[in-house]
Amino acid sequence: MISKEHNILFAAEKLFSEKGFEKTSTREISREANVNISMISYYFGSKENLLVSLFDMRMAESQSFLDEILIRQDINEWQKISLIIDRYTSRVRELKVFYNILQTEQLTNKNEQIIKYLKNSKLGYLKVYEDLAKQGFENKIFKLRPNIALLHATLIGTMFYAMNGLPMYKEYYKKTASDTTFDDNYYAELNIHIKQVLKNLLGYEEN
Amino acid sequence: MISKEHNILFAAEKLFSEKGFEKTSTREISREANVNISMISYYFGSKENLLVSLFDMRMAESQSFLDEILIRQDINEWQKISLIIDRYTSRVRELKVFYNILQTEQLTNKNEQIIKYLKNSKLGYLKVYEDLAKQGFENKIFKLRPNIALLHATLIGTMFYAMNGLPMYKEYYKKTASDTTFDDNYYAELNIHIKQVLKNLLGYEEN
Amino acid sequence: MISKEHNILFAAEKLFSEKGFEKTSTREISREANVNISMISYYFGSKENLLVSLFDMRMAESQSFLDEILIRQDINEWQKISLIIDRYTSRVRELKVFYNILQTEQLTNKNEQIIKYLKNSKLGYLKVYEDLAKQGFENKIFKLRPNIALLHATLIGTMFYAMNGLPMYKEYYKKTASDTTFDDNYYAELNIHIKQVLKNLLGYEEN
Amino acid sequence: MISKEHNILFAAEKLFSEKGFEKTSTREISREANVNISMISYYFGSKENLLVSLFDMRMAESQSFLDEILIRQDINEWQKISLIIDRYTSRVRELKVFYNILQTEQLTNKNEQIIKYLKNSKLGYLKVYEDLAKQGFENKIFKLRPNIALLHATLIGTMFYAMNGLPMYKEYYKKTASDTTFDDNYYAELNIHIKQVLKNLLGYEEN
DNA sequence: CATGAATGAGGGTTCATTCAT
DNA sequence: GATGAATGAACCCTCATTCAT
Repeated sequence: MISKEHNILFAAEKLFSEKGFEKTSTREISREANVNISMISYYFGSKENLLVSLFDMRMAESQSFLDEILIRQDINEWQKISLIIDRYTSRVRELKVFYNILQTEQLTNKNEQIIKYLKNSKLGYLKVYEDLAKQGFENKIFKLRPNIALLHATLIGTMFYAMNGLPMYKEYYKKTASDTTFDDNYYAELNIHIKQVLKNLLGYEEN
Repeated sequence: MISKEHNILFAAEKLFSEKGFEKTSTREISREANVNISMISYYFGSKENLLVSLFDMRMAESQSFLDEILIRQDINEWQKISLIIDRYTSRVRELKVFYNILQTEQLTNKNEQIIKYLKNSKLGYLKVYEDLAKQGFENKIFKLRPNIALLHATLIGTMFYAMNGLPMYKEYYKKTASDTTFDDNYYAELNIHIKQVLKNLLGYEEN
Repeated sequence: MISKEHNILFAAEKLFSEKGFEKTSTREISREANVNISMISYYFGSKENLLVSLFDMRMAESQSFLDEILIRQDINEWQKISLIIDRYTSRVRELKVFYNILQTEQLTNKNEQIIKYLKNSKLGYLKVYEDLAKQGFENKIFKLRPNIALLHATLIGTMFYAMNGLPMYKEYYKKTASDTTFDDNYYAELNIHIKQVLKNLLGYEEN
Repeated sequence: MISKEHNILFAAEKLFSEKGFEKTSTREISREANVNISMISYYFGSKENLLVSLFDMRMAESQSFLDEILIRQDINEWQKISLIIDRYTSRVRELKVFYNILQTEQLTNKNEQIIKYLKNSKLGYLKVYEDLAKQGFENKIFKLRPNIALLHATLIGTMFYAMNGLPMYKEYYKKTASDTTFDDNYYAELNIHIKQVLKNLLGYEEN
């Protein structure tokens, strides 16, 4: 049996994503999670802190996967970048709901803890790209040395914007929301697209 | 003297951008706009409709500029795309406050009217890119025929993500918030970056 | 027609006296005052501030009466003290409900504004007694120079304790709560008693 | 090791005195007493009953001391009254915290048990004073037969009002809260003052 | 046409207490 | 006997909106 604490967390994630943090009431969360309303304060202290706890959980999950890739000796810099994109794409797709919240918070939230998470996450990625781009350039794999901040903006921006646009896209092509084959193709194309853009920016040419 | 109606509209735009739609109360708007609180319902019917009115105003402003560019006969397809990017970049920078709201609404809002605006806007751009890409390809200016939806995602996604990231970026480089020279350079670099990415995607080569 | 603002104030005074500030809910006040619950925040900002507003009103009322007595030239120091006791006794009896709140707040409240009121009120009385005692002594009306703080403690303490004890006293003598003749006698005796105690302390002898 | 039951009782006494009964939550009490929150209901049944238990303890302590004085044959009526004042003053000072609660409850509480305690206590004192005043008058020690209820009001009222006023008094004279020498003098003066007032009321003259 | 007093619903949170373990 | 997770009621307050003037 899943604990009440987790029920609340998942119910909140769902509702925050659907309606936004402010529009979601603690009463709705408690209803969705099938717990008494006062359990939210009991476990998390406040609605605000429930959001932070959600970030705690999700950000902790994604903590390690960068390092795992970086330490590998069996693949070159481009393969590492390629792997990061693969992992990030699938993670974003899998946790669409959470990343929707993350984007909203990035735009409006003033919560210190969350800002810290977002900042650390971003700086972590920038550092990784910086190192890989530099090494790849030194190893003659990459011919160009692009602005890393803008490269990152393009990578993340494309992914998020494409993800957000999918429902409208499906509606436009009259696909049902549950058509996962369409989604599979869409994300596959997106993945290839992003890699192509990055290849161009880094001056990487497949042999 | 600017009308009370406009005062409310501009006050709302500012506050919605700073705090989000939900967190902004009609009381605050009325205070910021120096009008009585009931004026909001009086002029706009509801807080919800005030947001729609804001979109009415801003979207109407940006309606025409695409057409102006498209009908020009003196420039080629790349130059047209280049011009669109220039205009859009400067508009987004100028109306940062509004586009912050737009992004948030894109993520959470269920307001039909606003969804319609966003959809129309997006489809309009897609149509334009589609036509320009096709013509450019036929005219041998572009060598490639990329997925337009993803090209647009990259264009808009990069621009928004880069725009949102600017404050953090400035903080990182210990620049003051009012340092507009830094901003000028940043947006200039962004502009070049986006154009480079599009050149690559379209297979455009400067002679 | 009495204003809603005043209705709330009087309802609050009654309930705070009967049940204490904490035990009185804003719902009860609104019910007693026949106004919507949100009017309390509307007019007074908060429940806390409603209490302060009550003190504002009552303390403002009692501001002046000391001065009126002091400036009189037609009566001597003892007569002035005697008059102060008369006025204060009748005021405390009349505003029994408010002075009940005042005593409670004196014991527990941490509200700055109220503490300030109580302090100022007390210091005002001490100053008056000090001056009258000194002048009366110089004018050979009083033979003794007692500790003024303790004299005040006896005066106020006796009055409040006697006032608080009246219901139990009446119950003990099997009087109905509405028997005002009993009250009249009680307060008359109390008045004489207090004056006698003060005469003794000041060394005043009626000729 | 002191029992958890006592820990709760003492923690409650402290907090009730500082913040009032209503403003003190069971959570705070449990935290202060270092016990689980449910222990309060477990041991005392309810928060209300915890207060009653506190009165049980403190009132039981003060039960006997009156009798001890009364049965003494070696001292006269005035000396007995004098002794009662001494004992009561030192007890009130020692249990300042409890007597603060007692005063507050006297003003607001509707708890039957507590009302009974207060009534019994008061009637006990009145009976004692009545007897001593009568005997002393018959024995020609006292020349006057004052209203005993008002005499008691003056005695208790002065003591409580003076006690409550001490912190403000010290602040006024810029003494630190921990200056016990000041307190010693203050209570000594208070003791003498009360005795003087009673001497006057009873018509007692030291030989 | 414009106002501001007034509304009722709902917000997040805290409360004393209970009950399965 | 002792625990702490869990409860539901009630708390004060703010909200967007209305309506008599």
